[in-house]
Amino acid sequence: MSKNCRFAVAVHVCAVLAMNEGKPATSDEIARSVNTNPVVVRRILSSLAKAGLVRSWRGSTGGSVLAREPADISLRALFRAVDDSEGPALHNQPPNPDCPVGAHIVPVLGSIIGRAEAARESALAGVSLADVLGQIRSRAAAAAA
Amino acid sequence: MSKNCRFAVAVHVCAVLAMNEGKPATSDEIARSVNTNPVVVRRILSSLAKAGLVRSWRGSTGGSVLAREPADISLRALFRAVDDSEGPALHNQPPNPDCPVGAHIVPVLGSIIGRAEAARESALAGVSLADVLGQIRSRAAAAAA
DNA sequence: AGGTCATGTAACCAGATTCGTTACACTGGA
DNA sequence: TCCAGTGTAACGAATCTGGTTACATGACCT
Repeated sequence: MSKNCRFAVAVHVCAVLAMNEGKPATSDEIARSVNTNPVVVRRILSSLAKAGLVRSWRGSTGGSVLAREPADISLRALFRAVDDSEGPALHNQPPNPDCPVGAHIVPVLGSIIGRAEAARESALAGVSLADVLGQIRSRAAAAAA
Repeated sequence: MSKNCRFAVAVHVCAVLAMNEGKPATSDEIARSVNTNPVVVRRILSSLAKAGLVRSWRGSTGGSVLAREPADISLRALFRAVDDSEGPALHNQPPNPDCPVGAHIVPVLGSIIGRAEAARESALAGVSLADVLGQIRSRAAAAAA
């Protein structure tokens, strides 16, 4: 249990919801596909709901569905919904202000890291959930042949 | 002590070495600028040395210097030297192969995440240690005025 | 030769974060 | 009313983080 796999789970969850085409899926069904605990799925769903990406209902006919079309959900939106601060961090102790480097490196590095994170998110912005579904479907078709 | 700040420390360390212009700097001097323990600095220096970015000497006149010109050291090289696997991870449990999503999502997501990481590293590749030094120097000059 | 200083690394610690699990309150429908 | 499902809190084990101590190794200097 080392690294953060919430993004992977979020994409997986949404892919399952998209496959369901409007029929509510329970956290238990989704958890079986992801191979994890239903509570883990519900935690992800809760984050996704706060971001307006899914809708859930309680009760015996409850479950979750996508709140938008798969083509209108970018992986960046999923990423932001579940991973609130990825990537390399800055100093956790402020550096020595008496050294010219220590006095000025933090804002410099901050902007560089910010641009790098933006580049990563742009790459994710170019991929939609519909794209992921398409790739999954074509792989499934290839495997069936 | 939450997130990984080795990259920030690595850039800071190299900036200090570059400021020293060939004169060996001891881990103790560098640690004072970074505001951390000398052993932490030596750990970073050890990774950087394995990547061929710095050279160190023992003994009473020992210390470390850059192995290349600052303009020839990209932040991507520093990043790769100290952060061997950043970013969002895939499933840590393999998903259910009986579900069409679970059966095919891993390679699909893997290639998407790979492209996103490549985009981030490309952004870092466009910045050299010399660029960082230039920004630090101009900020220092502005602060002195 | 001996002393001193600095590197290199192992070992250990506390704090934080991860996900999995249990537990339980709440809710909606049959 | 019962039941199936969500929502969330709480806890635990595994892992990773940087800080610290300790010590062997090596290089210079007198």
